[in-house]
Amino acid sequence: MQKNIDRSRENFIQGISRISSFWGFPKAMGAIYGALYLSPEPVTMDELVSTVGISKGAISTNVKNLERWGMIVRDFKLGDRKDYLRAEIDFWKIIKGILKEREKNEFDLALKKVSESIEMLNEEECSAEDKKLKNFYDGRLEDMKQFFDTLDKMVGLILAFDDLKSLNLKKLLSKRKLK
Amino acid sequence: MQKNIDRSRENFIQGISRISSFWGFPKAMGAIYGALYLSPEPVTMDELVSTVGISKGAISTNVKNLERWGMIVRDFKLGDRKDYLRAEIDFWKIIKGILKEREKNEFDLALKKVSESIEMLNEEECSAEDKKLKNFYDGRLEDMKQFFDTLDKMVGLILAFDDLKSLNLKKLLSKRKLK
DNA sequence: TTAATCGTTTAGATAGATCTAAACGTTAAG
DNA sequence: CTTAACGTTTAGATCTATCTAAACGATTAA
Repeated sequence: MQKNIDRSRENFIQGISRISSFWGFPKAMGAIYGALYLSPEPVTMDELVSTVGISKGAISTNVKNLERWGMIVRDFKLGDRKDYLRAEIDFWKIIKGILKEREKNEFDLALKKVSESIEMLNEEECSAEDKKLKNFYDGRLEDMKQFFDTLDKMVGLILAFDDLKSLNLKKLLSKRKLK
Repeated sequence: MQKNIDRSRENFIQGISRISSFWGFPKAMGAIYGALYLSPEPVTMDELVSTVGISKGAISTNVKNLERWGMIVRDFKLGDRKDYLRAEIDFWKIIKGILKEREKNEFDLALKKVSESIEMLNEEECSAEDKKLKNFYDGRLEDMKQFFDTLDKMVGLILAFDDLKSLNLKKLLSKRKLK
């Protein structure tokens, strides 16, 4: 019969897999992170193959991606060709990294695309009949541009903190009343 | 030759489609929202078929989902069986709705899953040799639980604002220095 | 040199999500 | 009652992401 400690572990890994899938990542990616998160010692890829139950190739790919998101770290040992993997356990640090690399780029790109559309709109004179529509487009596009711009600034501001934990909204907001 | 106003429109819709895809939604969903966002008048589904270039069935499905996310609104007219669609243009409102329905549920679920794992861990006595590992699991699981808990509170706090625009982080933070 | 052990890459298989086309149920008009 | 105009649902096609299995290159050991 299975031990509680193992059931607990599997339940946890299943949960992480679900979250991973929800956020648009492969389930296996979550499972790998979960397995590493509950390992007292660094883990090799071959161990993950048997633990997580997917092929070596898939492990390799997912590990590489997890590394890119700053969710795991790869350690090396001299005279040992194995890679030793361990989970990054500072979640705020992970969020920060993701905001910086993944979302930030997308925000920038979105912002750029809208700005670009605005420019296109103004490149050339248009007929009188289009004037009204053009103004409408212009208003909506500017609205969205401003939204992305604000979002961008917010992210930038959040990133300015060395430690996200210090961004304690609750404490912050209890002190002031905003209109 | 194509007018600038149309090129601008297409460029914009393409951009929104990209964002949509990036966040794990269908491209078509973004395209539909983009088309509605740049329409001065409410739009019918049949119009979307020709504008966006996908089948009526796909329009129907995507429109329903957009509606669920609070990104578009469906209007009805008496004595007219057509549905009139328009974009929700208050982005903060949209974010709030998504946080409330989609993410909130996921956070709760994640939190619950971790708590559940912790309970499992403590259900029964374990052998002395497992004691150390159990304590390790317990520590990590509690860490994660606390993280989700904080996240949950943050979301709750954000939702407490009637208008997200009033949550002006920049202004807020400039007034105080946090340790 | 040969064999074994790594992580990575790739070709093809598989699965899941999304699309199309068509059938459907409903409502209003003729 | 019949027909037309809607939005919705569904069966099957298609497309994309991910997986497996196998080949690969590199490194160490024998």
